[in-house]
Amino acid sequence: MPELPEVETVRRGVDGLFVGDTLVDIAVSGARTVRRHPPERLAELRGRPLAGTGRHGKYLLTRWDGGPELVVHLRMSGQLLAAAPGTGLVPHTHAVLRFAAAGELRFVDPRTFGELFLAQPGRPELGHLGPDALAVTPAQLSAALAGRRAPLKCLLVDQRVLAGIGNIYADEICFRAGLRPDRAAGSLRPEEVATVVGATRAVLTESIAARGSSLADQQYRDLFGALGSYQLNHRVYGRVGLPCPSCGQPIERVPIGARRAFMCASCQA
DNA sequence: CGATTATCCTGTGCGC
DNA sequence: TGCGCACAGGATAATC
Repeated sequence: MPELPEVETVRRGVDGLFVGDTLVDIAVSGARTVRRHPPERLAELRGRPLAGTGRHGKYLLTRWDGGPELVVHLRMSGQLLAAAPGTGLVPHTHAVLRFAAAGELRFVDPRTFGELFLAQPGRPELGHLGPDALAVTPAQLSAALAGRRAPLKCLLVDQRVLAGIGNIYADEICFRAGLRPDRAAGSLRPEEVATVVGATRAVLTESIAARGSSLADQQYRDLFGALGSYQLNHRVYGRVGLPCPSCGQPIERVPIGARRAFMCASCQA
Protein backbone atom coordinates (compact mmCIF):
# COMPACT_ATOMS: atom_id res chain seq x y z
CA MET A 1 0.00 0.00 0.00
CA PRO A 2 2.27 2.72 1.11
CA GLU A 3 4.32 4.01 -1.78
CA LEU A 4 6.28 7.25 -1.97
CA PRO A 5 3.34 9.69 -1.56
CA GLU A 6 1.96 7.83 1.44
CA VAL A 7 5.35 7.56 3.13
CA GLU A 8 6.00 11.25 2.46
CA THR A 9 2.63 12.17 3.98
CA VAL A 10 3.45 10.16 7.08
CA ARG A 11 6.94 11.67 7.22
CA ARG A 12 5.54 15.19 7.20
CA GLY A 13 3.22 14.25 10.04
CA VAL A 14 6.07 12.85 12.12
CA ASP A 15 8.17 15.88 11.32
CA GLY A 16 5.51 18.37 12.37
CA LEU A 17 4.48 16.59 15.53
CA PHE A 18 7.67 15.12 16.99
CA VAL A 19 10.79 16.93 15.74
CA GLY A 20 12.44 18.69 18.69
CA ASP A 21 10.69 16.45 21.18
CA THR A 22 12.66 13.99 23.33
CA LEU A 23 12.18 10.23 23.18
CA VAL A 24 11.41 8.96 26.67
CA ASP A 25 10.93 5.29 25.89
CA ILE A 26 10.77 2.88 23.00
CA ALA A 27 9.08 -0.48 23.40
CA VAL A 28 8.92 -3.25 20.79
CA SER A 29 6.89 -6.42 20.92
CA GLY A 30 7.05 -9.33 18.52
CA ALA A 31 10.14 -10.85 16.99
CA ARG A 32 9.64 -9.66 13.44
CA THR A 33 9.36 -5.89 13.79
CA VAL A 34 13.03 -5.38 14.61
CA ARG A 35 14.83 -8.25 12.90
CA ARG A 36 18.06 -6.84 11.49
CA HIS A 37 19.72 -6.42 14.87
CA PRO A 38 19.00 -7.12 18.54
CA PRO A 39 15.92 -5.07 19.51
CA GLU A 40 17.66 -3.98 22.72
CA ARG A 41 19.84 -1.72 20.62
CA LEU A 42 16.89 0.64 20.23
CA ALA A 43 17.62 1.77 23.79
CA GLU A 44 20.43 3.85 22.26
CA LEU A 45 17.75 6.34 21.28
CA ARG A 46 16.32 6.91 24.76
CA GLY A 47 16.66 10.46 26.03
CA ARG A 48 17.55 11.83 22.61
CA PRO A 49 15.66 14.63 20.85
CA LEU A 50 14.33 13.89 17.37
CA ALA A 51 16.50 16.10 15.19
CA GLY A 52 14.74 15.65 11.87
CA THR A 53 13.22 13.28 9.37
CA GLY A 54 13.99 12.20 5.86
CA ARG A 55 12.87 9.76 3.21
CA HIS A 56 14.44 7.77 0.42
CA GLY A 57 11.88 5.98 -1.72
CA LYS A 58 9.57 4.17 0.66
CA TYR A 59 12.03 4.27 3.57
CA LEU A 60 11.25 6.80 6.32
CA LEU A 61 14.34 8.08 8.13
CA THR A 62 14.46 9.62 11.59
CA ARG A 63 17.57 11.42 12.88
CA TRP A 64 18.36 11.77 16.56
CA ASP A 65 20.78 14.09 18.34
CA GLY A 66 23.99 12.13 18.82
CA GLY A 67 22.41 8.79 17.93
CA PRO A 68 21.96 6.45 14.99
CA GLU A 69 19.20 6.88 12.42
CA LEU A 70 16.03 4.90 12.98
CA VAL A 71 14.63 3.66 9.68
CA VAL A 72 10.99 2.65 9.22
CA HIS A 73 9.59 0.67 6.30
CA LEU A 74 5.82 0.12 6.19
CA ARG A 75 5.86 -2.54 3.45
CA MET A 76 2.34 -3.80 2.74
CA SER A 77 0.28 -3.02 5.82
CA GLY A 78 2.34 -0.87 8.19
CA GLN A 79 1.01 2.31 9.77
CA LEU A 80 2.55 4.99 11.96
CA LEU A 81 -0.06 6.55 14.23
CA ALA A 82 0.09 9.38 16.73
CA ALA A 83 -1.69 8.60 20.00
CA ALA A 84 -2.13 9.96 23.48
CA PRO A 85 -0.14 8.03 26.10
CA GLY A 86 -2.10 5.34 27.85
CA THR A 87 -4.87 5.09 25.28
CA GLY A 88 -5.76 1.59 24.12
CA LEU A 89 -3.48 -0.12 21.64
CA VAL A 90 -5.13 -1.23 18.43
CA PRO A 91 -4.44 -4.85 17.43
CA HIS A 92 -1.07 -5.50 15.79
CA THR A 93 0.67 -2.61 17.52
CA HIS A 94 4.31 -3.74 17.45
CA ALA A 95 6.24 -0.68 18.63
CA VAL A 96 5.54 2.38 20.76
CA LEU A 97 7.80 5.43 20.89
CA ARG A 98 6.87 7.63 23.83
CA PHE A 99 7.93 11.28 23.68
CA ALA A 100 8.24 13.78 26.51
CA ALA A 101 5.66 16.26 25.25
CA ALA A 102 3.84 15.23 22.07
CA GLY A 103 2.60 11.80 23.09
CA GLU A 104 3.26 8.49 21.40
CA LEU A 105 4.22 7.37 17.93
CA ARG A 106 2.98 3.84 17.33
CA PHE A 107 3.89 1.30 14.66
CA VAL A 108 0.97 -0.93 13.69
CA ASP A 109 1.31 -3.69 11.10
CA PRO A 110 -1.09 -6.66 10.72
CA ARG A 111 0.99 -8.54 8.17
CA THR A 112 4.29 -7.90 9.95
CA PHE A 113 6.18 -7.36 6.70
CA GLY A 114 7.16 -3.88 7.84
CA GLU A 115 10.22 -3.25 9.96
CA LEU A 116 12.20 -0.82 12.08
CA PHE A 117 15.97 -0.78 12.29
CA LEU A 118 18.87 1.38 13.34
CA ALA A 119 20.98 2.24 10.29
CA GLN A 120 24.73 1.84 10.26
CA PRO A 121 26.72 5.00 9.54
CA GLY A 122 26.28 5.88 5.88
CA ARG A 123 23.14 3.75 5.64
CA PRO A 124 24.58 0.73 3.81
CA GLU A 125 21.17 -0.95 4.29
CA LEU A 126 19.77 1.48 1.72
CA GLY A 127 22.69 1.20 -0.65
CA HIS A 128 20.83 -0.91 -3.18
CA LEU A 129 18.23 1.81 -3.82
CA GLY A 130 18.21 3.81 -7.01
CA PRO A 131 17.57 7.56 -7.02
CA ASP A 132 14.41 8.75 -5.29
CA ALA A 133 11.57 8.87 -7.80
CA LEU A 134 10.96 12.57 -7.09
CA ALA A 135 14.58 13.48 -7.71
CA VAL A 136 15.51 11.26 -10.67
CA THR A 137 16.79 13.00 -13.80
CA PRO A 138 16.07 11.95 -17.40
CA ALA A 139 19.76 11.15 -17.83
CA GLN A 140 19.71 8.82 -14.83
CA LEU A 141 16.56 7.05 -15.96
CA SER A 142 17.84 6.74 -19.53
CA ALA A 143 20.97 5.07 -18.28
CA ALA A 144 18.97 2.69 -16.10
CA LEU A 145 16.57 1.65 -18.87
CA ALA A 146 19.10 1.40 -21.70
CA GLY A 147 19.38 -2.06 -23.17
CA ARG A 148 16.77 -3.55 -20.85
CA ARG A 149 14.18 -5.79 -22.45
CA ALA A 150 12.03 -6.08 -19.34
CA PRO A 151 8.65 -4.31 -19.35
CA LEU A 152 8.72 -0.64 -18.40
CA LYS A 153 6.46 -1.25 -15.40
CA CYS A 154 8.74 -3.94 -14.01
CA LEU A 155 11.64 -1.49 -13.94
CA LEU A 156 9.56 1.37 -12.54
CA VAL A 157 8.69 -0.73 -9.49
CA ASP A 158 12.26 -2.07 -9.15
CA GLN A 159 13.65 -0.13 -6.21
CA ARG A 160 17.19 -0.56 -7.52
CA VAL A 161 16.22 1.43 -10.61
CA LEU A 162 13.99 4.01 -8.99
CA ALA A 163 13.06 4.24 -5.32
CA GLY A 164 9.50 4.91 -4.22
CA ILE A 165 7.18 3.60 -6.94
CA GLY A 166 4.91 0.59 -6.43
CA ASN A 167 2.06 -1.07 -8.22
CA ILE A 168 -0.45 1.79 -8.08
CA TYR A 169 1.77 4.65 -9.16
CA ALA A 170 3.56 2.65 -11.84
CA ASP A 171 0.25 2.20 -13.65
CA GLU A 172 -0.73 5.84 -13.14
CA ILE A 173 2.67 7.05 -14.39
CA CYS A 174 2.56 4.87 -17.50
CA PHE A 175 -0.90 6.21 -18.31
CA ARG A 176 0.16 9.80 -17.73
CA ALA A 177 3.17 9.26 -19.96
CA GLY A 178 1.02 7.66 -22.68
CA LEU A 179 3.18 4.52 -22.66
CA ARG A 180 2.15 0.90 -22.37
CA PRO A 181 3.42 -0.69 -19.13
CA ASP A 182 4.55 -3.72 -21.14
CA ARG A 183 6.76 -1.70 -23.50
CA ALA A 184 10.31 -3.00 -23.46
CA ALA A 185 12.03 -0.45 -21.24
CA GLY A 186 15.05 -0.16 -23.49
CA SER A 187 12.88 0.71 -26.50
CA LEU A 188 11.93 4.13 -25.12
CA ARG A 189 13.26 7.06 -27.12
CA PRO A 190 15.00 9.81 -25.11
CA GLU A 191 11.96 12.08 -25.31
CA GLU A 192 9.77 9.24 -24.04
CA VAL A 193 12.09 8.73 -21.06
CA ALA A 194 11.83 12.45 -20.35
CA THR A 195 8.04 12.12 -20.50
CA VAL A 196 8.18 9.30 -17.94
CA VAL A 197 10.25 11.49 -15.61
CA GLY A 198 7.76 14.34 -16.00
CA ALA A 199 4.78 12.03 -15.46
CA THR A 200 6.46 10.58 -12.37
CA ARG A 201 6.94 14.01 -10.82
CA ALA A 202 3.41 15.09 -11.72
CA VAL A 203 1.64 12.00 -10.40
CA LEU A 204 3.66 11.76 -7.20
CA THR A 205 3.40 15.49 -6.48
CA GLU A 206 -0.34 15.50 -7.03
CA SER A 207 -0.75 12.47 -4.82
CA ILE A 208 1.29 14.01 -2.01
CA ALA A 209 -0.94 17.10 -2.25
CA ALA A 210 -3.92 14.75 -1.83
CA ARG A 211 -2.20 13.05 1.13
CA GLY A 212 -1.79 9.77 -0.73
CA SER A 213 -4.13 7.02 -1.90
CA SER A 214 -6.40 5.01 0.39
CA LEU A 215 -7.88 1.96 -1.31
CA ALA A 216 -11.13 0.17 -0.54
CA ASP A 217 -9.76 -1.49 2.58
CA GLN A 218 -8.81 1.94 3.99
CA GLN A 219 -5.58 0.42 5.27
CA TYR A 220 -3.54 3.46 4.43
CA ARG A 221 -4.07 6.28 6.88
CA ASP A 222 -1.89 9.18 7.84
CA LEU A 223 -0.40 9.81 11.28
CA PHE A 224 -3.76 11.02 12.55
CA GLY A 225 -5.82 8.18 11.08
CA ALA A 226 -7.13 10.27 8.20
CA LEU A 227 -7.58 8.77 4.75
CA GLY A 228 -5.84 10.09 1.64
CA SER A 229 -7.89 11.20 -1.34
CA TYR A 230 -5.71 10.61 -4.40
CA GLN A 231 -7.62 7.40 -5.16
CA LEU A 232 -10.35 9.73 -6.45
CA ASN A 233 -7.89 10.87 -9.11
CA HIS A 234 -6.66 7.46 -10.21
CA ARG A 235 -7.02 7.34 -13.99
CA VAL A 236 -6.46 3.61 -14.48
CA TYR A 237 -5.54 1.78 -11.27
CA GLY A 238 -8.41 -0.43 -10.11
CA ARG A 239 -10.66 0.85 -12.90
CA VAL A 240 -10.91 -2.20 -15.15
CA GLY A 241 -13.96 -1.93 -17.42
CA LEU A 242 -14.57 1.72 -16.55
CA PRO A 243 -14.17 4.36 -19.24
CA CYS A 244 -10.75 5.90 -19.77
CA PRO A 245 -10.95 9.52 -18.57
CA SER A 246 -9.21 10.61 -21.75
CA CYS A 247 -10.90 8.66 -24.54
CA GLY A 248 -13.77 6.75 -22.96
CA GLN A 249 -12.54 3.30 -24.01
CA PRO A 250 -12.73 0.69 -21.23
CA ILE A 251 -9.67 0.30 -19.03
CA GLU A 252 -8.04 -3.11 -19.39
CA ARG A 253 -6.12 -5.27 -16.97
CA VAL A 254 -3.20 -6.90 -18.72
CA PRO A 255 -0.76 -9.50 -17.36
CA ILE A 256 2.82 -8.38 -16.88
CA GLY A 257 4.84 -11.25 -15.56
CA ALA A 258 3.16 -12.60 -12.46
CA ARG A 259 1.35 -9.30 -11.80
CA ARG A 260 -1.13 -7.25 -13.77
CA ALA A 261 -1.29 -3.69 -14.93
CA PHE A 262 -4.25 -1.43 -15.55
CA MET A 263 -4.04 0.53 -18.79
CA CYS A 264 -5.91 2.14 -21.68
CA ALA A 265 -4.98 0.39 -24.92
CA SER A 266 -5.94 3.36 -27.07
CA CYS A 267 -4.14 6.06 -25.06
CA GLN A 268 -0.95 4.14 -24.26
CA ALA A 269 1.46 3.11 -27.01
C1' DC B 1 19.65 -10.61 -17.84
C1' DG B 2 14.84 -11.96 -17.41
C1' DA B 3 10.91 -14.68 -16.27
C1' DT B 4 8.86 -17.32 -12.95
C1' DT B 5 7.87 -18.97 -8.46
C1' DA B 6 7.91 -18.96 -3.62
C1' DT B 7 8.11 -16.81 0.88
C1' DC B 8 7.16 -13.81 4.88
C1' DC B 9 1.82 -12.78 7.32
C1' DT B 10 -3.23 -11.29 8.28
C1' DG B 11 -7.56 -9.60 6.62
C1' DT B 12 -11.10 -9.22 3.26
C1' DG B 13 -14.23 -10.34 -0.04
C1' DC B 14 -16.03 -13.44 -3.08
C1' DG B 15 -18.46 -17.68 -4.71
C1' DC B 16 -20.85 -21.51 -3.29
C1' DT C 1 -24.76 -17.57 7.90
C1' DG C 2 -20.64 -20.11 7.14
C1' DC C 3 -16.76 -21.99 4.84
C1' DG C 4 -12.80 -22.23 1.80
C1' DC C 5 -10.12 -19.93 -1.31
C1' DA C 6 -7.98 -16.24 -4.01
C1' DC C 7 -5.94 -12.13 -3.54
C1' DA C 8 -3.86 -7.59 -1.61
C1' DG C 9 -0.11 -1.81 -1.55
C1' DG C 10 6.35 -4.90 -0.99
C1' DA C 11 10.83 -6.97 -1.13
C1' DT C 12 13.89 -10.67 -1.77
C1' DA C 13 15.85 -15.13 -2.97
C1' DA C 14 16.15 -19.15 -5.71
C1' DT C 15 15.87 -21.51 -10.10
C1' DC C 16 15.99 -22.19 -14.90
